[in-house]
Amino acid sequence: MLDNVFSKVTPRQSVLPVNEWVYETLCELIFHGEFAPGVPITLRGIAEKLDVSPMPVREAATRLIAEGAFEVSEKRRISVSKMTQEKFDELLFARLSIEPELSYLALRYIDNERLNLLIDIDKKLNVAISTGSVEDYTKYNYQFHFGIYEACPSTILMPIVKSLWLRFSPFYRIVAGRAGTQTLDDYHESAIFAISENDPVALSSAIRKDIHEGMSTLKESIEATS
Amino acid sequence: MLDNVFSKVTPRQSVLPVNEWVYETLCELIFHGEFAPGVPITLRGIAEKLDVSPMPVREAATRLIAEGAFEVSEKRRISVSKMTQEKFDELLFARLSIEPELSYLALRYIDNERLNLLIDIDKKLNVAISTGSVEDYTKYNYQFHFGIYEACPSTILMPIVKSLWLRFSPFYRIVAGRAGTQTLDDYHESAIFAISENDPVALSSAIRKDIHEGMSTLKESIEATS
DNA sequence: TATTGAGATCTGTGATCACAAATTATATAA
DNA sequence: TTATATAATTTGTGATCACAGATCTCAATA
Repeated sequence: MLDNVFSKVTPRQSVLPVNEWVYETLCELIFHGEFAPGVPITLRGIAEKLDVSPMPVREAATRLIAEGAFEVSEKRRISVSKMTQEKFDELLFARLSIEPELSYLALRYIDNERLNLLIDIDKKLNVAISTGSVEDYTKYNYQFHFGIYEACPSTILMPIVKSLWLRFSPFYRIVAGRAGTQTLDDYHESAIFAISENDPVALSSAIRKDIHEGMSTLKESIEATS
Repeated sequence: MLDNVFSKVTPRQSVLPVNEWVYETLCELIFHGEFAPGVPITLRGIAEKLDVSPMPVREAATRLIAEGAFEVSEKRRISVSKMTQEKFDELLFARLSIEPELSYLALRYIDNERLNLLIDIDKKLNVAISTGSVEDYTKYNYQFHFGIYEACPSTILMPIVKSLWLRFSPFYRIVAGRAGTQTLDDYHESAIFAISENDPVALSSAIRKDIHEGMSTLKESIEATS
């Protein structure tokens, strides 16, 4: 974990409970691959970095463990979950089972404003790929997918999908550090076109292909990290 | 919540952390429908009933909230999650997406010992249905399904399925209290036959039909409870 | 009887302390 | 230098206290 990782966290809104803010902050750090899988994390360490007491960190960590983002070793050490081939296959299956359907359900809630937002995000994403910025790539790829999903008022599928993303996102950094961002390709334009055409079948198909594409990039580099 | 609910909890194994024991105990109580959805639960109340300090109850509750079994109202009151039509549809979709596949994957790990165990559970289940025991029905129905699933060494799909069951199980009691257990039918015999024939496609098909059957029984009674 | 409002109580959240187990650091011996 | 034993520190877990906001109680009022 880099020392300056915590310098860019967004300040806490006073209306938000501390544990909630810690949770969301840790989620962002995980999504951006700031924690190396398997490297121990300490409650007091996080608390000190975020300038809060250990208590809300404990609650946030308990949540993240329940969601599979963190794992606890046999000696009670906490870390971002490592990846295995078996986990990867299950993640891919779960993503393919849920996310295309979720995008299908979400389409009718996507208005023009959101469509333009997605177009804007995709532009930034392409810039990130061409400039080789892994950090921006993971950020905007997340924003693109969840920009679609979150349009749907889902209370079951959305949290599940988020928990899936929490588990594989840390590995984009590792993969990109090895292969760069040049190999990253996506079906976002197909998705955007499907949305503009109001075609839910085409949208879910684009999402399905995008998942296949993105995960196959990850798949090749799993063995080395586990 | 009945006062004597906590009288039948299994004593804590000294090797198990307290919070873990509390979590598992609460899971069992939820699965058996001992908590009425929407009725407030208090951390100190649970702690007192289980004769532990509030701290491990807090951690267990945090986990259950993360898994969707508990929900927190806008006034910060904790209760077993209520059901809505939207949630039900998402649950059904998620179950159909994952459980048949999980049973498919599990089949190759099911040996004769486990098969006999499943046969034994199904017998008890049929007794429970004919005698009208909702408590035994929910218990053995859970044991049957997870007796299959848990054979598969899954670390992603299994926790997801468990979280799905935590959300709809509380409603079996309500439904059965209205319609009795006589209307409950299942495809467990088909599943058992498929296992004995080592036919994964037939097994996943039986599980799929069983989910449809069980959930359609629940579906009719959702509106009244939300 | 019905309504109101002030006081008491209860609730989740956060802070802090205690403790055993694990880890790390340090010193001693070969 | 290397290996080993021991002391110091750090870790997650659990207990306890503090506190603000929500909830409840119940007498006073109309």
